[in-house]
Amino acid sequence: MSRFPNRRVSIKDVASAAGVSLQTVSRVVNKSANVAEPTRERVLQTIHELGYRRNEIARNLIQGRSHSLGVVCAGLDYFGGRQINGGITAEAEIQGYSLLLKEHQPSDPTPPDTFVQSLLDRQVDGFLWMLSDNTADHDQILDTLVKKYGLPVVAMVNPRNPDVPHAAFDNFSAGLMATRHLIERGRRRIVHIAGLPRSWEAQERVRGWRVAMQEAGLPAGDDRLCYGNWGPEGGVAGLQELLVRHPDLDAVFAGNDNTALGAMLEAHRRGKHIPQDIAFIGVDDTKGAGWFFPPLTTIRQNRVEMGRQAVRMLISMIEARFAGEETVPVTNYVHPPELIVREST
Amino acid sequence: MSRFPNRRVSIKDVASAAGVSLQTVSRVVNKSANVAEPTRERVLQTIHELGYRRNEIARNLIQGRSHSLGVVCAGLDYFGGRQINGGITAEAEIQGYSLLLKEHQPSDPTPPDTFVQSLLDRQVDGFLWMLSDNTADHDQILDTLVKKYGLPVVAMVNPRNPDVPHAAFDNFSAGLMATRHLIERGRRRIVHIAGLPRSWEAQERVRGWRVAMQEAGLPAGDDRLCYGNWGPEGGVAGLQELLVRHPDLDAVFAGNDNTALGAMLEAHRRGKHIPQDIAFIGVDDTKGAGWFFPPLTTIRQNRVEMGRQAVRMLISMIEARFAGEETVPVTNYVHPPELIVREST
DNA sequence: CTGTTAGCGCTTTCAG
DNA sequence: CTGAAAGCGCTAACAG
Repeated sequence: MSRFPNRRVSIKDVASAAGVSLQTVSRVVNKSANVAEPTRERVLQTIHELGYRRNEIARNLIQGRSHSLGVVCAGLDYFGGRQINGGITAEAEIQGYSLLLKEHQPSDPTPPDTFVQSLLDRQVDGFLWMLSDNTADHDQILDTLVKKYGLPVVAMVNPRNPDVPHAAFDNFSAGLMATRHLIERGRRRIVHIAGLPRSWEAQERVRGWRVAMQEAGLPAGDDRLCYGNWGPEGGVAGLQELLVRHPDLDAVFAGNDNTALGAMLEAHRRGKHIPQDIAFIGVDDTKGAGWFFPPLTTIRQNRVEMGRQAVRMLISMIEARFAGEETVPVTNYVHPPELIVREST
Repeated sequence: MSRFPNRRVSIKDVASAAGVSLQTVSRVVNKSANVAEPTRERVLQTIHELGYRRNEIARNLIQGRSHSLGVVCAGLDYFGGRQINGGITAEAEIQGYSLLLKEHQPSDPTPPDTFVQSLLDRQVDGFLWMLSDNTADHDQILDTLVKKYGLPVVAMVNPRNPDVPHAAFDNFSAGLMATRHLIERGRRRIVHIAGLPRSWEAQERVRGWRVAMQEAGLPAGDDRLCYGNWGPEGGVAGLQELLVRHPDLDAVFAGNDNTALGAMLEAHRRGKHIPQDIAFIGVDDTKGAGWFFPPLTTIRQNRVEMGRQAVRMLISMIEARFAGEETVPVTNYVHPPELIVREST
């Protein structure tokens, strides 16, 4: 077998078969003007016959760009987590960009910089950053990417670095909306089981809860707050702890749907009726939440739309860069929360 | 701004800075033998100072291979679905391969061949095939890939094409195991709410259920079987229908955990006690299943391990190909089911 | 042990 | 409108 088992028909093959120069074929392929119609036809015919397709690698080399995006994400296996979604793949496809995927698992000691470098070696034109901000070196790596290399980056997480545009969820409003809903439903002793304490998203939701409680004149001290891990385990442990402190609590705002799932299980085990004894609300509207027992009221986070927006922002930055424009400030996209009322409240 | 905003330090820069030829730098970078130690040191030093990194695109071009894998998957958003996972990303990373991701959404009319071609244009060395077999042209595309192009492909789905090695779950044994567990628990009137009727995986699980029932001398006719859509909706509808046909059913084998989730919700709504009145078992062990109400007994499918195996198989095929070996038959990997007993049975 | 030459497949520039 | 030449960054083959 040849050393190049994957060799395909090249532009040269087409050129000689059609009796024209490489240049002409290139022009036809790239839909450049200056080609006589008969020539164009003939070349197109040859291309079709030979099944020619442009080698993107070769094109990348000479153009100094790859039409591909580096995606750095965390925890693909993480249930309901921050991950690559249909919005991202679909939008990239529409715009003619490919996706190079790297995953940084939370347990992985490899610094994320390794992934970034490896992506850079493959000449990605920009980065879609989906690592959560509590990863080691997070801020510094983003800084290097943006300041030193001047590369386009769009984050779908903590926009702590003001130089990095982001497409993110309005976590604060989500917390506000969830808590207000519980209050409107007549609940007064509302506790909050938050996500990971070091997470910006968790903190914002906590803040929303606090503000909503305060504006209603309800207590929202640290004794009514508990941190978990975004998983059901955290919900179980959180409700246990909060019931010790406040046996009379009448509603739980869970940091996300998974936390709510665990908390509801714990409530069932204690013979509490949902929502009569305790109401529950989550955040995310993960697939499945509508079939929890009881179906969970939640704040929907449309991650597909967010992904779509992020890709659009990133590509517009890339195109501007290659067009030689100065760095244009890109406006952030903040995704609004949406209340989905079901039977748990 | 230059036409090449992403230009980096090249091998040429290193060569002139270190006062050696391109070749010597290349040899150092590729850890080739024939380099004098002092020279090597000096080059390494220069590389470090200049922050040189090899341009993989250029390397790909001349080597005719890209050290990247094309991943064609279905429904990233699909809850608990067949998707790219930590096993895949981690194993590819370890072996020094990149992942180029394409998603074919079920609703997308674009033929999957488009994705395949686009991946080929980017010179992927092989394919990880995660499209379900009911996609249009599925078999034909795989055939072309393998027979015509002779490209390495590993499937994580329906191994209907014997030329395509696969890393798949033992769906039949899963059905057998689930049903036997229910029988051992003393259940006799066991119904099955399966997945999509056209899916091979669903059919295999159905077959497992049938065999287990028959070997126990229990009835397993079509009247005790119902097809869904792998989602909770299917579980709700399925249980409703089966309860009409068999009001005395005492156990449900759900095609997957999501189906079980929906079916359990419907059971709760009818005031049935789980597992006293009806026992439930699922397949998958999705994150969350352990916190359903009640926690779901299920057959675990370790997709991370399956992903890892698939990547290993694929890379070994690729390496063999580039080493000039004849196509070596790769042994399939069949992942064993694992029973996880919880409170729903 | 080291350097030179050629060329992967393509696009860009410049001549005709 | 078309072609020739140069070269993106790298590695393979061959000299020395």
